[in-house]
Amino acid sequence: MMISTRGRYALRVMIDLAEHNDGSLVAMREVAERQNISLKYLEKILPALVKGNLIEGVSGKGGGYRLNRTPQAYRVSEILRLTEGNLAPVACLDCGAAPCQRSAECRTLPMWVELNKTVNAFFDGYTIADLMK
Amino acid sequence: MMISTRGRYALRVMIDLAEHNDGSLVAMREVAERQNISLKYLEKILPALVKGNLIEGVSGKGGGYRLNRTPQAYRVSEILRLTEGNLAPVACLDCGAAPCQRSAECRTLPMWVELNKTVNAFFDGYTIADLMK
DNA sequence: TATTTACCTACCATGTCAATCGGTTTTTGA
DNA sequence: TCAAAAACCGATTGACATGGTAGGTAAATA
Repeated sequence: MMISTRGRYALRVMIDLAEHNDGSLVAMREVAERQNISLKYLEKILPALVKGNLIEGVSGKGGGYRLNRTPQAYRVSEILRLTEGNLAPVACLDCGAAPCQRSAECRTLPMWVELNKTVNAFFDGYTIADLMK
Repeated sequence: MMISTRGRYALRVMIDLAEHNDGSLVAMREVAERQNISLKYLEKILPALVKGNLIEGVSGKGGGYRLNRTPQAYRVSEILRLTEGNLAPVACLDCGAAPCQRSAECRTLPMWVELNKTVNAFFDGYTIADLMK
């Protein structure tokens, strides 16, 4: 599996926030209920989005979350990269991991590189606005 | 990660067999040494390729493996599907798994379907012959 | 008949995923 | 001012996949 629930849930939260994007704050409890996702699990996913400056989180009574940009300004690729950590289809391309010894003579590496480009381009082509009804 | 070592090793074995494809049988011990892969681990991967009629396995002294077709006639997609089981990028598309309740109203499903098509088309476009030097 | 090879089954160690539990801090509004 | 609501934080857990090892059996040939 390529995309885990972390990334998929993050996308659904962003879409939900976009569909209730009237400037007010949206409590995560509401989103969790609407999307039928455990609130506690969502709380583990959201900090990545706040840290990445995608959304703003306001603590305290009456608080909640709010988009920082218009829905058109969020690329799916950015959201997935923040929450999934890495979209590389094979370990060979995972920056940070030990580079493969055989890379120089590897017959398949060029194909993986090409696939990586294809997938990233694919997700670059979608914005949150595209995913809204 | 999308493609595990199972699929990547299977591809490397197929390429190795193609590069030593003179009609004779190739012992898996040789391939394991050349590719620097544990023989025992390879033995776990190969039955799927035999069962899928991609290669022929001959037991006994002097035995080994041999391609059933020309390298041009093997699509990468076929090899990966046999060894990885499923190339679906998200659980929602995994045939056999319980279908998602929200699929009718899901905002993201069309994107996953499109991605799945893109990836499959990508791997359809490569053959073993393309990957040989 | 001994050797070589494919073939088969069980096991294990590690890591990730998905989720839960139990809290603490911040802020507001009653 | 104080209690409620919300974001924030960390430890733990069960299930599962991955990558690999170990120890065989069956078949075929030199």
